Amino acid sequence: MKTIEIVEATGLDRETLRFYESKGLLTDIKRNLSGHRVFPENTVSRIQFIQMAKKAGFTLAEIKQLIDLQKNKESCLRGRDMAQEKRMEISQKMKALKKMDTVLVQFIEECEKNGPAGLNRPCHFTFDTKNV
Amino acid sequence: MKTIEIVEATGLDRETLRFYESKGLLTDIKRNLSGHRVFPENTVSRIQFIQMAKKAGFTLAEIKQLIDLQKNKESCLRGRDMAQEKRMEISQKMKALKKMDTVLVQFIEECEKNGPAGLNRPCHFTFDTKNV
DNA sequence: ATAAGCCCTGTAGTATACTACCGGGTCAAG
DNA sequence: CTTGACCCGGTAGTATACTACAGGGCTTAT
Repeated sequence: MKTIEIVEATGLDRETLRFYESKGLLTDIKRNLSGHRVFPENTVSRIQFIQMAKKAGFTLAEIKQLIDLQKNKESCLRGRDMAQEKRMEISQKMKALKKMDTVLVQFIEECEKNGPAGLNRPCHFTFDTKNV
Repeated sequence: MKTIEIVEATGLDRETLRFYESKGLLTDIKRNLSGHRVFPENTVSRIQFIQMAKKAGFTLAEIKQLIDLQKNKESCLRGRDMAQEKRMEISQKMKALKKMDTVLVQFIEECEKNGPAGLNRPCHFTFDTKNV
């Protein structure tokens, strides 16, 4: 696949694509006779994985660690252990998200306490951990 | 409260505390006669809120927006709308985390497929969105 | 064959979130 | 009254993740 095809399929910027290549997140990129990039077929789903992992709060370095697992450089044992660590991180992030949601729900309840008219008045709410 | 008390109670670095002050995340900080900072009592729980929100993937600018809601500058209406937007972002982040977890579970299953002996062999797994 | 549109490498700039250092002032125990 | 721990403001440096050129090369339709 050519650069423009990847760009159109993923919405990623051309420069970002090059940046990801330089960081080792996109692999097995060949060149045609004029030096233009030729991407393997799995590039689109690879990029979708990267975008998902980023949304989940993982850094590019962490994502690269996962991608590198498939390159036969690490044993399955170490890979599994890393995956288990990542799963624990995920459950920590989930907890933080749930707490944040609780605070926001309380804030919204406080806002709507006095009915529709109360919404035009200033907020009286403190964002701190007492509301978790 | 003095700087060192906040540092000891939260685990935050002294420089980071100053940085958060400069970004407007910590408010109502007074000074004693010698110019040393005197923090209000709610500072510790404020910082805990910031740490939680950061873990949940929010930027300092976004956290400041939430904190500013309580300063009577915004109406409750706009505050509530912003809180509802944040809640939607949270559910998006949750979805991404769940997808990531699914991929990791499949990876671990693949690793353990051949029993304990299989763990010493290289991984054969592709991190992409086909595994969601 | 020429112009538009795509591609190349390399370097530099931006935003976020710290982190470190400097030269000096303050405070509290011995 | 000194010494070590703490504090001040200001500036500069780091890491992450892009984003934007500059200066040139290829490609394809007219």
